[in-house]
Amino acid sequence: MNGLGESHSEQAGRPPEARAQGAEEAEVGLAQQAWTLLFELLHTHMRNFPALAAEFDLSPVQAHVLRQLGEGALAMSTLATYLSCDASNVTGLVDRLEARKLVERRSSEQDRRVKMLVLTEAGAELRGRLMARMALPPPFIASMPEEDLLALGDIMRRALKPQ
Amino acid sequence: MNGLGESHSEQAGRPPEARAQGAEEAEVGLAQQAWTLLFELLHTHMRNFPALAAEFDLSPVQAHVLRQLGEGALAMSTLATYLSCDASNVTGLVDRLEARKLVERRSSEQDRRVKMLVLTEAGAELRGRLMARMALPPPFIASMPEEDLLALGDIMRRALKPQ
DNA sequence: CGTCAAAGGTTGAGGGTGTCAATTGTTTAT
DNA sequence: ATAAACAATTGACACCCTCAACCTTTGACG
Repeated sequence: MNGLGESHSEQAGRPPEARAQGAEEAEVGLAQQAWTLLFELLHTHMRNFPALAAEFDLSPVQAHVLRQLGEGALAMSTLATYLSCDASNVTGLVDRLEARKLVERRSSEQDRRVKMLVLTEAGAELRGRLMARMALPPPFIASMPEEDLLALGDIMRRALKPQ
Repeated sequence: MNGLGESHSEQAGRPPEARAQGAEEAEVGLAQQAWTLLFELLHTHMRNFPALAAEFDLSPVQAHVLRQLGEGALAMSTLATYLSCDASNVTGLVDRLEARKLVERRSSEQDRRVKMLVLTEAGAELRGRLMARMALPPPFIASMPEEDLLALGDIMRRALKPQ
């Protein structure tokens, strides 16, 4: 349907594990294959993230910000790092969220340069609903057989552990 | 590290498959767990897609457009559907790509309302390099053991097949 | 055949997202 | 005490995105 995932998955199928000596090269192929498939699915799904955010009258980025503002307060520069964007961008972002009373700036005691971000009552409540909504698995996950779900969960946990 | 994935994976671990009668409810839990982990990893990785696109002097969306313009020509409205955005947005998008001689509008013979998009020589060349770059698996994939890669590939292929 | 609704694409207004360069205020090192 | 580094902001500029309005072409129907 798109060009890359198709041709690869059709033509290559799965490299025969018969020749086990070239483990290095085979691994690269496997990784690329798995990654291309994952990427495909991911991009397909991420396409409706804006719509999901819109359910809460949020832009995608605003949803992302609320997501990061989990527990404690966060410095604006820290948020910029998390979003991997310029600090000047965060200013406007927070301006709009603060205008909607979802977030508060409060100056830090220790360092009067930094401003800490905290969720308001309304912000925390909205974040709760947002997170619950995001946790709803999309169809391609929801319709997986149980064993695949278990395997997928295990693999992902392993991938998260070291890094 | 983020709030959701952590608490769930730590506290719940994995629901015991001992009580097998409540298969419905258990499945929901598993799906949500796997999805949350996947979502975590995904969003973490997608964060540097803009940087990847920038390696080719493209915005993220422009990269996405080039990606869709794989083989044949595409009507603008079709592209809008693929991008799940408004048609008027595509106009500007294509304007900028056309200004850079990566894409051409050409009126359809059958229906003079529609304009078909085709890659120029330069556009196809750039797309080739872009696709190759995108296929490079990120660290969290590249460092997976072979068996996980195989399992992941199989699961993803199954997930893509029906839908 | 003439009319009219529907579809493809464009335009203009308006707002969010993002970068860079320059500025202000604060901290830290020398 | 002075200079360098840092946090946040501002202004200029470009891109992404939606909506409503518009124009042209098409296809259907009386």
